[in-house]
Amino acid sequence: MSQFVDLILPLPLDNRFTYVVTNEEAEFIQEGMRLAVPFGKNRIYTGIVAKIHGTPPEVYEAKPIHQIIDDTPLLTHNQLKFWNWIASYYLCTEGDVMRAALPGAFLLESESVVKLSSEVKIEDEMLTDDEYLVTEALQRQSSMKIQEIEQLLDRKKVLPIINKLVAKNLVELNQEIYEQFKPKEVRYVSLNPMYEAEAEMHGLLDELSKAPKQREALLSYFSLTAKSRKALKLKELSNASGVSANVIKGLIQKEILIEEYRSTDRIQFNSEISNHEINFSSEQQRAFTEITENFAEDNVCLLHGVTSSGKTEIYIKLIEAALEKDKQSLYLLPEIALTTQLIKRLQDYFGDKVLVYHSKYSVNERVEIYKHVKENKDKGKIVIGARSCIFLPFQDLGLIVVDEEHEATFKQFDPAPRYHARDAAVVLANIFQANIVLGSATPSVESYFNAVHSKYALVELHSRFGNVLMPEVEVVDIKTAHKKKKMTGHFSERMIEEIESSLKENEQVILFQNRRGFSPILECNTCGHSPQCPNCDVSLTYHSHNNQLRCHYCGYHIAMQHQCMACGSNEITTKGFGTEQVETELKALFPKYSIGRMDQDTTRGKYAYEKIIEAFENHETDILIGTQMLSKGLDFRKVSLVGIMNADNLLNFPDFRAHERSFQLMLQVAGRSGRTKKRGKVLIQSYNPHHQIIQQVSTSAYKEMYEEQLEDRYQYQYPPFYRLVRLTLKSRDFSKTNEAAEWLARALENVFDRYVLGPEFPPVARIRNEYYKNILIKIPQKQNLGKTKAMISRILKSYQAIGAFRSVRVITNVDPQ
DNA sequence: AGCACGCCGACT
DNA sequence: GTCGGCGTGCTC
Repeated sequence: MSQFVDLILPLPLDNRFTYVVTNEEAEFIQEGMRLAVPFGKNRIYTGIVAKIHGTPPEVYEAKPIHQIIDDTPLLTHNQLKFWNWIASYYLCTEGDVMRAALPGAFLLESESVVKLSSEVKIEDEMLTDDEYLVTEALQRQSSMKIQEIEQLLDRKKVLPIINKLVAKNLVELNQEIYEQFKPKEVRYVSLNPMYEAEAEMHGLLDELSKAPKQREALLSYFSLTAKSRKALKLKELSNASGVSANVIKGLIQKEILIEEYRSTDRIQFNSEISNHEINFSSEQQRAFTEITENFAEDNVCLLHGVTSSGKTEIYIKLIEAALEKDKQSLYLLPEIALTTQLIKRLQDYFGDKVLVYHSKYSVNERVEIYKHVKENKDKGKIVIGARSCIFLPFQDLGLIVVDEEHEATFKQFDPAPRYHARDAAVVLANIFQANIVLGSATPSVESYFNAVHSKYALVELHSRFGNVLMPEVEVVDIKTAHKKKKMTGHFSERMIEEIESSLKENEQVILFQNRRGFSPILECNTCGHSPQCPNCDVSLTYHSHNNQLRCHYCGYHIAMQHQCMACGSNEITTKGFGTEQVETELKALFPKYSIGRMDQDTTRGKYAYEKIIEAFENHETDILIGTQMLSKGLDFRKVSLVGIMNADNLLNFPDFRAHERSFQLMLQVAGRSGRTKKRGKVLIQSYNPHHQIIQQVSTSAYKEMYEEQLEDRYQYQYPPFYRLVRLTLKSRDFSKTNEAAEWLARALENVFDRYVLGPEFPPVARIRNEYYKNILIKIPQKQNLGKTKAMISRILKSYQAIGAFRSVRVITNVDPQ
């Protein structure tokens, strides 16, 4: 009797795939292990064992596996459960989840490799030119990848040629699998034990009198190892002695020193703990107690605390409590790059128990963190990172903190799985029976709704830490200011006054300008034409630093034009303004002060963020101009003024969440002002100073905003009253996209009737020469979610069965942002 | 997704 | 003729 395994493969395919294993293999294999299996004609993939059973498949012959990769399961049972939930809730395949969840290095894939056959001699005259080139190249480099041969021959389809060579028995075609993870090795040196005795040592030094450098190195070695008597890192020795690695190599060759390689941990911090005692204010203490009480009843907690009310201290204490029970903690953040201050704080408090995990780390670093968490090591008891952290192999998770819970970046947009890390974290906590707290100064309408309706517990912090006052908010009407000619460029008179007075007091200023969509575009004054991207339905935007016109979607760029491309007129102006413009104008207004800018263009390098932030922290810059990046987690002491250059472009976004977002963003930005004793000031420039959202920002009226937005959501049938599923169709063929979208919408309407909206073109209907169309499905609360999704899947399946629409891809987005 | 297979237009 | 484009079907 053979056994069978059902595998999840990292592909967007609905099914699991069944393979046969021998009884011995079956005994060894466990759920959650990786197997390498042949798939398709000649390809090998990594699959995850989801099930082991004895039922042979009915309609096909199962293939045997290629090899077992793991000794112990890579995935826990809880992870597989979690994957399954994500796949079914977000309407994607388990394979999609697998790709997102595992660090790339865990997914071995095969590559075809071509080698010369060992026995046969090559008779040139039998070969075509291409065949000759391949065999000749193989005599030089023994093996080649398919891609290399494509390059060599400068052809796209190379396989027929190789197949002919294989048929002639001249070459072999093999599949090679690469294990991508390599432990990092460090060279150590130690003294040959032969010389350890005192007398030998002196003899040795005498011997080396003719090689002063080597002698020097050896003396350094003795002094460095005098205490520890351990092997020394080669690098350490060379640094300390000031001698080059070559000199040490000489000592190794003389067998005076012995070298060895040791694999080390890539992730190393100093484990210094500078345990700054946390002293709660009475309000923090109350909130902490409330949370703990709610945790005891297994409630999800929403912590609503105004900016700088001291939420972080509460999180730290909660983590500490989890740590005391020896449980793992997960601290989720919207964007890791912006939170060096927070990470440093946690590391100061918990030392090397804290590990940071995010996509900017190399595959190897990620594998190491994955292993630490899986083995429930002390190092990594606390993991801090962005959304993908929810996929780490926790063993005994006790606490999840979702900081800045309202942030849209928690939702994965592309590729599938399009999950919301906050919502998925709630499910994850449930799987582990762990506690979870969602925190924000401006909770999302959805979460607050859940709290108000007792699905979550609500805990509030009303005052800022140290009783710092909320900043004073002033709204400047730039419409009137324009009429009265009281504007200098984009700066109102009031804004200039306030900046001036802050700078005079030797305080700092932050200016906020929303980015995308309002980057400057070129426009012809004569005919109104503005240069468009040839591949996308957008205008090109102007970037002054390289004097280019650029497309934000596909990266297409051309040199700046000085004549209209349509009518040839020389009268061209730039419309709209971005951070760059603000900077230019500001430099003209305040030439004596130093100005920093933080946006996509200036934060490209690896440490670019840190440099800009550090310069501002050290007061090397007086004014910092930036985009949304500025709204998060940064704590600057000497900022007394925050200016929002134009509130309207936030508010006018065509999205049902635009108002909520504007409120959150403006309040977060405002929170950067006056974090110490002195009361800060916020200046908002707007064409609509009486807009309700701006009014609500100026009085920090969160609840009022919530009530009003909720009313709108009810009126227009949006979350939290209705759930949304958005289907996006795309293809290179415009009319096919339309036809397919029509068909799909009709099929959905048959079942969901008036709850299907569209198909509609999105604001940008063509990107990279692909046409887009959206269909929105609204799901009322009373309608069964599982059944609805099953029905959507069924309709999508019948859609995919239609040959004519096969070239139109459908992207499914559950709970779109 | 990746890959083969088959059909079709465009070139050496 | 053959190369490369693309539509179609299939993968345990």
